[in-house]
Amino acid sequence: MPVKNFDSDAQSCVHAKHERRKDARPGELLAAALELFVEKGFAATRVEEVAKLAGVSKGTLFIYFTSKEELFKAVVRENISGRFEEWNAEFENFQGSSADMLRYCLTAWWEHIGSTKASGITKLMMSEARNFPELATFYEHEVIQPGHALIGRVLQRGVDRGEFRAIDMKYGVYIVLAPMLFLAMWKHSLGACCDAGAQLVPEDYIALQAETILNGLSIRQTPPPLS
Amino acid sequence: MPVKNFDSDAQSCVHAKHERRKDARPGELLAAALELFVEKGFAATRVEEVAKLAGVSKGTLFIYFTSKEELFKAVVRENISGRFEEWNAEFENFQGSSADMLRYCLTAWWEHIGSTKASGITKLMMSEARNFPELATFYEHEVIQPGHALIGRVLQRGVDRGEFRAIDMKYGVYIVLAPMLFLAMWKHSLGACCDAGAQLVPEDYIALQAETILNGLSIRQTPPPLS
DNA sequence: TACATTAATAACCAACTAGTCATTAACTTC
DNA sequence: GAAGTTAATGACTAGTTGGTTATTAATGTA
Repeated sequence: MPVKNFDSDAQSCVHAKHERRKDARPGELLAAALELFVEKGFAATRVEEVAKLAGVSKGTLFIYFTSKEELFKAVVRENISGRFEEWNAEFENFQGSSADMLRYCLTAWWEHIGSTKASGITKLMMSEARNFPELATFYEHEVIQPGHALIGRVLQRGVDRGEFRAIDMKYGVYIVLAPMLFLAMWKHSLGACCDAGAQLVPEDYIALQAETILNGLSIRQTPPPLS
Repeated sequence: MPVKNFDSDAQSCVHAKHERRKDARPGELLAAALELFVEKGFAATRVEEVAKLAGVSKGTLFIYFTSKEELFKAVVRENISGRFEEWNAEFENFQGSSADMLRYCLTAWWEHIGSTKASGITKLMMSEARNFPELATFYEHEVIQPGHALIGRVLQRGVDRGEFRAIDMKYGVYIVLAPMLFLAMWKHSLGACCDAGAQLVPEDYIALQAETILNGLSIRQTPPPLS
């Protein structure tokens, strides 16, 4: 008589066939979906692959998510939670120069987002936004707008303190955003599959960008107006 | 007896069923493919749609292009890689300052690539590179390597003439590339479908980036070594 | 143990699509 | 104008995949 518990006959960490774990399934499916969506994109990921990675059958996935699109939305919602509150608090409490503050922003972004799977969502949104306008709108409100606001305040602080030159903040935020988001895109696309970016060291990339941006934002030979 | 010419019975500009136009087909198919690939992505675009937009049947498309991937490669060759020869020649003949040269590069890129459908290819490759490694390798050889080389020479010219500060060129090219490629990505993804980037004026974006980059590359308060 | 409930499965279906090929017909040549 | 050549067609194939559902079995309860 076979003992049924402890996965006695299966490979390590593989659960029994009909094991019922209603509470755990959604999270596991979400994690599997994030992994595969980031790696292969939305369209190219097969729902059966997601289910398999989560250790369930395809039918089970459709018990918890009514469609592949709903699964996608759930993944984005799950992973774009409100870290902005924490970051905004950090902004308020920062004491040093604005140059140091900007440097800190870039390295912290790399540590908490860029180097993690979360950066894949950036690529995911850029890739699929046009095919999912509803998600794009959601992402804009949840991520883009708070992100722009935060970066804008960092730069404005530098301008107000006489550390950065005055710039049109509508476009100024992209001075910081573009190099970082490009790095995230690159890491999850061409940098992941061909020689070009294979030997690109993100920390070195960010270091050069940071110094060039700070130099670019600095006040220099612009003569004061004659007024 | 019906007269067969002048498309007498068809809608305007629609050609007859079995009209034979061997010379014109490849170009028309390439144009249709660029249009749809940029709009919907490579995987999501159906070859039959491309054929239909070009006014031929699916079978005809496969007469001129052996596979969907070959069609894509031909689109890339047609729109990007073929132009490096011309650009390299422009580089050799440029007479002004390196700052003006870089400004010219950015505005010319916008005119000839960024503002045209060709910029969609950048987004296309970023989105689908991981799923089509052969295309990624092709793109790296045909576009990325020549592109990096050209930008690298522009920057090196500035360094050699004492106009730009010395930088590690491996990462330096991204100072120029990242903001431009991000703009291309943005334009064809989130910028195309939600408020966020709707009112973003590319010329203004580029103007601010250009001045910030040039300021960032300029030689400044770094004291000379003591040697 | 008997029974009810429902999580989980796997076979199944319908729709879709890259690529093929036998057929059709437009153009060329003599 | 007849015969040969080949551009063009569209029906077809073979393989794939999102989503469904009848069935199985794990769990709770009395």
